[in-house]
Amino acid sequence: MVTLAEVARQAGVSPSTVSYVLSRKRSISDDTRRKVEAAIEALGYHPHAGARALASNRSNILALMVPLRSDMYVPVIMEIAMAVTTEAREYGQDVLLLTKDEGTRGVRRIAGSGLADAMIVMDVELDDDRIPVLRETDTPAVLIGLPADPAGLACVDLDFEATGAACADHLADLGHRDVALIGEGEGVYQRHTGFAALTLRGFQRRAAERGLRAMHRACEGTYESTAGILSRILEERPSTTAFVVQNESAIPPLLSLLRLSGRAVPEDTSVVAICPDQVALQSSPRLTSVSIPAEEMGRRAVRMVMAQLEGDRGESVTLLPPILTVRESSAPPSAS
Amino acid sequence: MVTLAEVARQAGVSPSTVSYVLSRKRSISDDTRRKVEAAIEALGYHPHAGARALASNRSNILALMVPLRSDMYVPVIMEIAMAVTTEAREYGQDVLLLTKDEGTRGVRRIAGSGLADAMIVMDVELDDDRIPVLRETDTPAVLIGLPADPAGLACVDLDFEATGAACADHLADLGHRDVALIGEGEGVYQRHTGFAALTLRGFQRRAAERGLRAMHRACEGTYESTAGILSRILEERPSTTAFVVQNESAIPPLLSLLRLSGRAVPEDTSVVAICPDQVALQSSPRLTSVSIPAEEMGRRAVRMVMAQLEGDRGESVTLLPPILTVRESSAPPSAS
DNA sequence: GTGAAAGCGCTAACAG
DNA sequence: CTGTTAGCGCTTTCAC
Repeated sequence: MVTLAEVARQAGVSPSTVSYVLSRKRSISDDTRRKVEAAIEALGYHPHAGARALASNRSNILALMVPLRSDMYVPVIMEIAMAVTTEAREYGQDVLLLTKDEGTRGVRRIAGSGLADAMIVMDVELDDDRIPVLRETDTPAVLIGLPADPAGLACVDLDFEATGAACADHLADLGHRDVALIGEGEGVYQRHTGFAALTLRGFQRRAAERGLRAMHRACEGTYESTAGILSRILEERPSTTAFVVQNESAIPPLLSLLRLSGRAVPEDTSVVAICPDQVALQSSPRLTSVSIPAEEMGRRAVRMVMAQLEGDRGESVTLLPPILTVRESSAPPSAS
Repeated sequence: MVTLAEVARQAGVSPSTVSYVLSRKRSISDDTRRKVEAAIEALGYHPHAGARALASNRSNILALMVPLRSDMYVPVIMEIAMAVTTEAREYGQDVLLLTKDEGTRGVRRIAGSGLADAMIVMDVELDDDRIPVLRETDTPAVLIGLPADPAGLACVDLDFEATGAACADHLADLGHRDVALIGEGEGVYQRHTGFAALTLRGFQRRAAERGLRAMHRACEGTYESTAGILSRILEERPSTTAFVVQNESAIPPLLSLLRLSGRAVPEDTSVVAICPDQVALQSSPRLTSVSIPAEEMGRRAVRMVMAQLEGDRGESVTLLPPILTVRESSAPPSAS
């Protein structure tokens, strides 16, 4: 372990000087700066994280709490986590991975130990028990997701209500009259995760406003459940000409089933997905979709949390506007 | 911030006593232990991570280096990461998330700063440039994956060569004669990631030994590429009656295409996948598969790294034996 | 523009 | 079984 003191000796300056060239908190002559930097380079010096945390009361670590096993689509979680990690490095911060199952104890542990300077919390439930703990703590925090009562907290999320509405609008614009939303699994609605319910509400309201007849069915995403739901929908309302899919796992089965039943997409049936762009682009045909801005949410969360570390009050709700991209899976309903 | 000193005062004992009840490094009378624990509880004390790291030279953090964007299947990466995190907590360790793109600089930074006690490295390439750095460092490390030269390092991985062989065996046992391996994308083979090449080798050798005619095609996993590869295989060798799929993304398209072309699985065509159990179980029909033991690898990696922190030499290669589970997608070839 | 020195909160000898 | 105390390596006044 090479220490700051050794660097100082090697450079022929005092320890505090070395500290200051590192922190840029006071001006240093070009000459000494160079000497110090040379010494750092030569010795391969890296400041001891613990010592720094102790003296400065800043760990330069952000805690990220992710779902251990959730109904959320795994690639989205991963993309958010990677975006958070990448963006955090831009601020010189590292990321500590916590699992949601540590729950409030995890939050208390982090806040109490100074292990992290701030927290980013994913997979937020409407009435999440971590929220009160976060509120009473003075550790800056940002939620990715929207709880029932966001008062006193900072949140980022896709505007799912607007997302549902955008899907209804697009299909109404194309001239569809009977549409169906294939949603997330039952569990997602029951666990009171906000996004699924919000999407549904936005979809139904806008559908009503636009004079569409809208159905909704929860879907677990397996081949079997998708098949069952599809056939039930088509039985109950054979005039259905368009589907909105929210559960990413249901996309491959749905496309496969439509093909099998001889319904061409988009000629006979339109499909609009709510999914990451990558999924929409990998499917065949490429899907018209509202993209889940996973990377954007991750980056924003970091920026928001860093702003709080700079003194920002940290009470804000950022809802990212949905972006619907028209691709090959949606078209006007066939004249038949 | 409540400190150990405050706890000591509240409990009417000396700071070191508090420290020792926490570390259990010397025996404490039941009476004092109770008083201390009560004080800790009452004050909501959590040891300061930085201070502890500085004084003990142990951060209680494990660094986990994950691929930022890889050709690896995302859910597998995620499952490993979650298993590592969960198992680490069993040892009182937290997990720091690093991205592979930090490369050797990342490794040096962590080793030099004492931020983590040890490293777990994923997405290892055959000739990974992080390996020499890991070797010269005295930071314990475990690779998840198998490099060309594992000398002096600890590694865990699925035994992919045996995996390829197991697939060939299963199909040979069923009586198939013409089989094809639908592999990973070109990039995976070119980046010199070991697992794809090993699987192929194991498959080809065993196929030859068992008198099978084996084909192999790389596959990007999109619907189009899968369609192209499938039709080329069936054109070049129409007698092909079984497929082994290594690229998880190719599974849904493959099943969909087989259905479309009227080939029933498993009556006309057998499919064996190399994928997490969950994927095999979600497909229809449920797939005969060799499971990717993501959780097992993550847990093992943690145990191995912890053993090194206890003094283990840390030179070992653990190859987990493949487990092939027969489900509904494989059967003897039709008599035709 | 630079140095000296006092902690930050904890661990681990050493002493009893 | 318990207490005293000297650091761990860094940041940050205070002083020049």
